[in-house]
Amino acid sequence: MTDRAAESVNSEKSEVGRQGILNAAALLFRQHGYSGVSLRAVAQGAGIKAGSIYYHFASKDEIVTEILNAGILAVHTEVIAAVDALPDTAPAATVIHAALRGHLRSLLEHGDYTSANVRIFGQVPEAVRDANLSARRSYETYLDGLLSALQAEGGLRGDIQISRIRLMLIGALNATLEWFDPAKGGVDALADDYADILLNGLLAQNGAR
Amino acid sequence: MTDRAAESVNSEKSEVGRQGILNAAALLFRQHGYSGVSLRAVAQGAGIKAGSIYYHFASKDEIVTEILNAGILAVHTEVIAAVDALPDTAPAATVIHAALRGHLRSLLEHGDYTSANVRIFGQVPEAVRDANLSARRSYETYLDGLLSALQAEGGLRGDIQISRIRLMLIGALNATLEWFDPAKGGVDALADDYADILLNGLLAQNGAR
DNA sequence: TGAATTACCTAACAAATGTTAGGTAGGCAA
DNA sequence: TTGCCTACCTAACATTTGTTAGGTAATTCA
Repeated sequence: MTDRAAESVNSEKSEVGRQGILNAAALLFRQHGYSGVSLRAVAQGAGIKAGSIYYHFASKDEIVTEILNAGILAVHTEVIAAVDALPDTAPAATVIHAALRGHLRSLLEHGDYTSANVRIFGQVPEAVRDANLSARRSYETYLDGLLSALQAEGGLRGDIQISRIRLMLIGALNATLEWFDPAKGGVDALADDYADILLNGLLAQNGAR
Repeated sequence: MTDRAAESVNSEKSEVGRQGILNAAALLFRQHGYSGVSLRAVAQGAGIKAGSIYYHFASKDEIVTEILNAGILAVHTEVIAAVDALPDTAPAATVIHAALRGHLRSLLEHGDYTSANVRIFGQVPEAVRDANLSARRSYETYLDGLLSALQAEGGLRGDIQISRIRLMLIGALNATLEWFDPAKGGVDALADDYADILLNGLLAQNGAR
């Protein structure tokens, strides 16, 4: 690594602290994966020395655990806010669209923590993964509730399992992380297309936008 | 690591060879990511000692490169076979369904190489990634050709970019790797659902299966 | 028979890893 | 002033990493 890309992130105050370490770590984890990031790299990114990390954290896994949980909490919160901003009378298509856009915004715009979660969850030691399961389940349960309410109202098809719809939805959204380039078109336009396809399908005979 | 899970994979012949190393490495990479797998672990998985790997390969990256290319080639080949087995008169929905099922089968059934590719492509050194780009582009070009032919026939909607459809499709399919459990329902049933949703959408007013 | 080749092994190397022990400068309270 | 606390630093540790050099047993070929 000719790592010129890891200068101090902190400048405002001379104090880096817990949050400075987490911010630097989240950015690096998202880029290089779990085993690909050393604590020395995290320290350099935060603007401190490696040993100093242990003043704030007991281990690398403690850092990762905190980042994973913050990542899920961030999407969950943003999606709830997006959905709650709608009137109760909003049709299924509108609700799905809003939720989906909230998820994508959290992932692709304000999202080192969320994107780090998506990227490294599968590579992390089992104990760390387990510590993230509760937050994940909470978000999944929320989405399932949303989807089944829409299904009960008659807005969504009833012939496909809710959990399968949710898995497909989250999977398709998270996968955008691998190729999305904010310079080549906005997140909201992406959300429009994804909602359109997922709601109306790809066949020509179904309604266009 | 209390690694009990890494016994010799080879039993037939007393020769491990290039292929034995690749097989063991693909399995491990898919499970633990790129930096998460040491050459000593690969060697143990293959049933040889670490130093012996260098008789067949010049570096870890050479192994990874070969696995990545084999992974793309495997899906590409399987999807082509699935589509070519259809009559020329097959409607768009049938073609998409077959391609999608082929991709999922390669990923979830015969697929240590393909799934290793999906899992570690984003974590690998840039030089290794570059060495895989040509194979990737070839598969992408094939899919784009397929989709635009269907669009030209009037089977698929024309108001959404082909590349966006392809990215969404591949993304949604590859994401199944993270949660799919072959013990809990077959790959083909999964393919049916995914094709159904992608073609007809989730809204109640669109046609059911 | 003997020479060469193949497919492995052993043992070591420098570098990088997570982690720990002990030190230090600055701020705050008494 | 003294003493404590906070937020860092330095220097080292044991282990693991990719990689290399040199050796060996079995097979193939002349």
